[in-house]
Amino acid sequence: MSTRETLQRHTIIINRLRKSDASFEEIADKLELESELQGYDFNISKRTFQRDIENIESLYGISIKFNFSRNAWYIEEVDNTEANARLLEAFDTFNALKMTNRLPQYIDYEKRRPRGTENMNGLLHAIQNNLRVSFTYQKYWIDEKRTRYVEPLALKESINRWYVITMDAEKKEIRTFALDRLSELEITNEKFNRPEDFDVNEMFKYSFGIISGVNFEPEDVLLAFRKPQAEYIRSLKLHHSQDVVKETKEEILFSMKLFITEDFVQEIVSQGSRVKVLQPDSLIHEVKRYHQEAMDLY
DNA sequence: GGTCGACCCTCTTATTTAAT
DNA sequence: ATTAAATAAGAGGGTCGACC
Repeated sequence: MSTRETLQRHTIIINRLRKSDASFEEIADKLELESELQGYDFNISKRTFQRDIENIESLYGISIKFNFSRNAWYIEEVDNTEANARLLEAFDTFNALKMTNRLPQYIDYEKRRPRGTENMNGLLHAIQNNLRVSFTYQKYWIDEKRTRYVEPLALKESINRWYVITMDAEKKEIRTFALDRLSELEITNEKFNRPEDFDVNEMFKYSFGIISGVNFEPEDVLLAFRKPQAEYIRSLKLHHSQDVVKETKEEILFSMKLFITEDFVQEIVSQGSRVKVLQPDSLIHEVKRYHQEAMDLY
């Protein structure tokens, strides 16, 4: 039994249970069906299934439980589902690629810049064990490399980029670094004390992107999106505080509370005429200024 | 050396049966 | 009719041998 088969089996089981609760029989049926479809043998015994459940729990952090009254297995919901979804997504992609590597000419990969994810393992290890790290960092607007010596606290993803949130050992300030501009990562043996009040979710609660607003106050924003773009925004939220206030035939009114940072303004501007800012005035002026400057070019 | 299935016993929960 | 006990069904989990 190859690792690949096992991993794929895990995904099949998880996806099956994502769809609906199922008894062991039903899961076995699904695995049999997938075996035929994919040309592998996913059929397993009850004992192996149990071991799979344990493995899925430890690998993905998804706990699968059994409900006696309904005679069904189900996924127990946990709060940090984003992380799990991401992991599963990664495994899905991985599996999809594995499946199709016999016919690569049918897939046109997006040429992506390296995302610096190769440093993730090391950083995660350092974060978990409170170990100081050093690395060289390339600022992207100037051609300058500097060696940084910091205490890593958390990883954060924002708009397809990964960042590490750190505490500057000397200045005692929070600093964020993009993983794709970070190299020569070294993990030291020096332990540091993790600030007890640090909570990455709390820190970025009102942030649009990676800029955490230590010097800002969050503002209530009201946006009117035209349909059909509004539907897109509804399904792919701009910010997690986003709520639908009102919906009409032509548009949807969204409210959200966040720091109005440059990247957020840029996002609104890039939506062009599909969105109208209703609140606050500062954002309205800012967006108007951008569009006016663009108009002045012609 | 790790994975899987067979076997076996225990544990949990639901349902049925018996006793009050 | 209510409660307690027996039974059934299926998970939980340890061990061992077969197989890569």
